[in-house]
Amino acid sequence: MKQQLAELIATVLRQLQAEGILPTDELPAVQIDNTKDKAHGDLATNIAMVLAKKAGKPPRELAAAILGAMPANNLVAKADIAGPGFINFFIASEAQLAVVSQILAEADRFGCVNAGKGEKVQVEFVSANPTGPLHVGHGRGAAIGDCLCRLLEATGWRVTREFYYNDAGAQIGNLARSVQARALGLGPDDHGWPEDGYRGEYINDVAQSYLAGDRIDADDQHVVGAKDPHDAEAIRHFAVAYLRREQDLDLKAFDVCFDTFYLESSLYTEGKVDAAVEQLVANGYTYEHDGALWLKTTAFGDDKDRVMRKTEGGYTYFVPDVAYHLDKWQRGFTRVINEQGADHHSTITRVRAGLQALKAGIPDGWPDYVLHQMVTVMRGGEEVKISKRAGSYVTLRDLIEWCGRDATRYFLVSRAATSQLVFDVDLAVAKSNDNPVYYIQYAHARVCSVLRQADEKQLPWDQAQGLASLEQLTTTHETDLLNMLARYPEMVSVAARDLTPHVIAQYLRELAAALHAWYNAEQFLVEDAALRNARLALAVGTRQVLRNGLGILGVSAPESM
RNA sequence: CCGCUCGUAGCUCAGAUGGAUAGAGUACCGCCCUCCGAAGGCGGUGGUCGCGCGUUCGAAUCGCGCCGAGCGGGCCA
Repeated sequence: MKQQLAELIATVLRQLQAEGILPTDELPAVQIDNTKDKAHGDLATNIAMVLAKKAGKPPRELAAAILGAMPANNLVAKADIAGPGFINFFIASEAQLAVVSQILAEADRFGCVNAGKGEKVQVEFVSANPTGPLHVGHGRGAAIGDCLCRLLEATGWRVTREFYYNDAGAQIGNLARSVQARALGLGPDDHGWPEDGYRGEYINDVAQSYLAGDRIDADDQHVVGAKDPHDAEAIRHFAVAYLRREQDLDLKAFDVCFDTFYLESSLYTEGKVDAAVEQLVANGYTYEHDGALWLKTTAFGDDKDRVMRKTEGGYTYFVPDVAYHLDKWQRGFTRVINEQGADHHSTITRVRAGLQALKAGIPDGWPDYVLHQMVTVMRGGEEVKISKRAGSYVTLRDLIEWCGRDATRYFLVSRAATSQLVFDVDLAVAKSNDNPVYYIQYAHARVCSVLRQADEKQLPWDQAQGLASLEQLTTTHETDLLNMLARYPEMVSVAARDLTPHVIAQYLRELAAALHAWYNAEQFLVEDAALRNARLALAVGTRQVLRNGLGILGVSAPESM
């Protein structure tokens, strides 16, 4: 609707140019806003104020000229000039009502667009090291990353979900030593416990499983415990597989699936790290200093150069990252989005610098990043501390068990990623009106319930009659709801473009509120069949949009609760 | 010391491209079920948008400078 109106106005502006009322410079894009105050109509534009200076006319005079040149159309019922020069449009009710039949016709596809044109995009998220269960921070990454994928899919992209895990670094050695110590009967405070070892009780679970000779089937690997507490290599393999399986179970409980699990170790075994390093050396962006090999990241905006190969010979962590991202590029992903915790933001400059130094034709600024800030968990009015090393921390699975998958997903995705998040367990657990998840789901269930009642009361729901009688929808609650429904496609497009899934969560809360308010004000199941079916058409359309939006969030839309 | 993110109602947070009287939830105080699910609705109290300067018709939004918080800045990841 906005777009149609913007095009209409653009046509008028071109006509005014032809008439010499406007200069023939390039015209700015016509901005159409939703109004906050109903007295200002449904939509408004500031175009007269924007162009006033160029036209050499007062904004209100220019606005009058624009309105005077508006051709007849079936979109706008009335237009006013207001305030300093806004043009306020009152949308014709036929145009407003049309959204209902559009929703019912498009159903699950309502809100989808083809902005991505079927192009490939890879989203990498979670990417937790296999050294422990997923914690709340990973959960936020999982919720945001998965919703980004769903948004991109809804807007015409072909999405690949990828999980990268570090199975080759120092942390894995630490994990293996910790499990071995447990297998040898040591505790975290005993003599001989590895320095900085993982102290969590789950380490003991891994050790006991290893000693019992359990078979582990993880997403991408299968290992049997060798039982020998002195075989460090066997323990390492077993521990990685065990914790990978734990993470698989966490993700499954969260309803997050990946297309690819990418092992850091494969970058080494396939020579991709060495190849990347050789290319960087050949391109002249490296130098030896103090026995280490350095990358001139300062050539690409970093504030200091970074060590690539340590004095003792191993690579620093960002080197395999660079090789990994080169591999992504070579797999044909011209668009890549990495969702990570903001505590890793310093790697962005290094990875991008390394990729530029490779001279592989990768555009500057590739790949994209979405960084989420920390999560604080509150329970019983107190902060639950998260400390992996100390062993006591809230896992994602704890949260899912406490609050349910739907509430956990909703809470973790409902705030802007750039904001720190306070996860209130008591609120998420509440099956009450305090809880926004239940509030939205209840709106959906309520419409389902009304339809069940319609059957029982022999007041049948007739879609064709409903769509033919939409002009019966005249109350302010109904026009509010119609306006909200018409905005949904724009919400999806904006959320996908800006990579901000929380926009959908906020929108759904408002949509649910509009439905509840209407429900309380009007009876749907009335004797008058035309009115009843018109209202049911709007209710069913609202249910569809609630369902579509919840689908973007990965939250279920129950028929009863 | 430097970089990134943030600072909006008592609390948790929205406010895309600068727009009209800054919003929602929660908390607190009142109302509304002989009626489709009260897991709901309606109304009220509550604000120097951290502070200052600037840009302009107009700034919570953009720029600069402070103040405060979180996270980074290591041959840790």
